[in-house]
Amino acid sequence: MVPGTAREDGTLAEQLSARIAAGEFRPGRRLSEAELAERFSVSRNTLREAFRVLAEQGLLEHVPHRGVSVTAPRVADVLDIYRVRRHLEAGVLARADPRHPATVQVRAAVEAAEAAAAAGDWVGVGTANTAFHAALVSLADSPRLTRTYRQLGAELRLAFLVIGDPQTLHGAFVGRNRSVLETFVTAGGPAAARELEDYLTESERTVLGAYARLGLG
Amino acid sequence: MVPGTAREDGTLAEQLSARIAAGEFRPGRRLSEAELAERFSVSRNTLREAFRVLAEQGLLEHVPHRGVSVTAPRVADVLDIYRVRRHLEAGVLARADPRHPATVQVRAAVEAAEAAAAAGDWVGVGTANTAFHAALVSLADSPRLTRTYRQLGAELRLAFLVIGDPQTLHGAFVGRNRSVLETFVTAGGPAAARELEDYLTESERTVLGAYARLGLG
DNA sequence: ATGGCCTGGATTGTTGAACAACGTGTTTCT
DNA sequence: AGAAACACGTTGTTCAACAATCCAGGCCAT
Repeated sequence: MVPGTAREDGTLAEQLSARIAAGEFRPGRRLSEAELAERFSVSRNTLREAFRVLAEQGLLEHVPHRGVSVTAPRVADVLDIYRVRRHLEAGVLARADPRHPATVQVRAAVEAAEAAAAAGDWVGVGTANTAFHAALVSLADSPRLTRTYRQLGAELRLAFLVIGDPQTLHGAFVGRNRSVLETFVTAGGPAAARELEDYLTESERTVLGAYARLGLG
Repeated sequence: MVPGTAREDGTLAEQLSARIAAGEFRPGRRLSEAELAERFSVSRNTLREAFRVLAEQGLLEHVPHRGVSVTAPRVADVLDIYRVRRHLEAGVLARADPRHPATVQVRAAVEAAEAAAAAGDWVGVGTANTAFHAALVSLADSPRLTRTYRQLGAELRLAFLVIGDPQTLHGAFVGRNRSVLETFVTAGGPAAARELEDYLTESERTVLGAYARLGLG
């Protein structure tokens, strides 16, 4: 074990990913190999391996001979992300059984979002929101769907970071999380799926509106 | 194509990926860094970057300090792959419009499969089959769904390579490709989607049967 | 000024060698 | 036989160097 690097655990790619999600590196920011290698106390080669991983996950954009930068989703990306979200989440939910074990995780995410909202922690609400949707997808018991959705959520989080203002982005959806959950357990998957599609369409509108307001249309 | 040191284009990761798909490196085979770096005339560091990319795509399995090997899908993976396939393909097809431009590519893939089958080129049938399903997904006009599906197809191809015997695997489905296409253009997406689900379930049975016969249950 | 061309500096791409860290198979000892 | 110690090979990581490429700024001609 090399001294000095024991402060944080997880792979280098995970550390980078966490810092990006935390907003330490904003979307669009270019990441210099030399600078980051210095900052993380790793060699350029090791850092480049982590870059390849995150680029493949869509968190970083890699342009040959021009370096990597944090992905800044465009409007077209937002549209595509929500298209896939509707497809995946609604499809999974429609076929899901409310008695599935993962339902407890859905409920936990709903309650975490409510608690964070009550405390005014809007970033926490965003995190819990992401967990809510991820939990919905996990109802399908498919490692690959879960994994795909996690990446999608990470990309969407980048769009949120482009916008800022987590209260407007997430605040309005805490109640809808709860509502979808209750519909699911009382009225079943298909009804919940229909409600979720409206939910997602409204969320999409919120994001697109903010993009337009920022002049990114 | 002449094997050997033929100058190929594309990134190193793409070259590796092509060779894996071609069966040059069989599933389960361990890939030594030193050996492959030598074979591709690149340095270990460069090769390792390509490894990270392909591992992230699911083509290679990376175990820390133990190296990478070509992914050999297990039964659980086959089940998951087909679950996602049904989810994605059927969902896309059900919502698709037969007049969509990508329909011509679906038709082209159907005809390519028929031509290859007539010529007894079963590997070619497999390739055309993969193209058929990829074309179906492209009806959704979603870059992310298309990309996800391409990776899924690559993983499935690994399962086919585990089995061998492309004739049994692909031969029976040439006619069903045609049938799904005709149903789609004459009866619409939902009807075609139902037919496709049966198709995929039968395909899954074929693969699982072969796995069982190989003692990989 | 404007546009194109050139050049210098900075960054990425790649290499080779070296060593540390770890896993594995073998040997040795009890 | 079983466990512990060892030796070996591989991966993980670093470093320094160089090649390839991009970019900004200056220069020149129009």
